[in-house]
Amino acid sequence: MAAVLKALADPVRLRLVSIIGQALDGEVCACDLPEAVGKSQPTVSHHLRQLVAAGILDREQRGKWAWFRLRPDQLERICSAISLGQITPTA
Amino acid sequence: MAAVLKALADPVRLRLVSIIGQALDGEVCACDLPEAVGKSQPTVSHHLRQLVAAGILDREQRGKWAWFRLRPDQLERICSAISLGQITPTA
DNA sequence: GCATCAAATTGATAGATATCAATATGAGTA
DNA sequence: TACTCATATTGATATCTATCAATTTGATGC
Repeated sequence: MAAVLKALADPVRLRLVSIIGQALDGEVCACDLPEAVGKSQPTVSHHLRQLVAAGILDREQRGKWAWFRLRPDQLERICSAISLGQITPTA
Repeated sequence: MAAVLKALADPVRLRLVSIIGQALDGEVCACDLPEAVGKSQPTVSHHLRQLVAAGILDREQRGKWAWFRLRPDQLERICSAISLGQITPTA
């Protein structure tokens, strides 16, 4: 639980999640993200990796490009854990 | 928003929030917390300070003791920001 | 004022992390 | 195979943070 929150608790990663979550078709190509957040390509790759590892994003390779989309179930898990007071650091 | 999440995104602070949230009368004396989380008094004080600064806890001095309670409105703010996709790093 | 106890602050240190330049990987294409 | 381009990884560095020992602050009671 702390690990998932930690993945969200970064300004750049929040922007990435926000951008991907607001995309019209629900997914965004990695190629657009460095410019969108004003960070270098390795830095963005690093953050995307963490979001995927935390289960917040799904990654799909299509041709040369990598596409990312939200996993709403994971966001809901966070939300319900917080709102129900079920915050358990061991989970 | 990132700052509030960051305050939550630590195992010790999650335990503190959990312990305080589950207290029968909704509040806990700081004096009980170092033993409860297995950390030194300065370390716990450091974490409590961050949680108060983030608006997640309220602190009340009563005599020699400091009592802490949750601020559910702040937790709800986090939850709704996540679930509504209103994650905005500038907020 | 003085002693006592709870909590906060300071100082120091070890470990984590965000960042970018440089390089490697891997998929498409000719 | 060789070339190109998108993405990932490596390496290095600077900043941040969690932690505790030592000290200070602050409130209570004598």
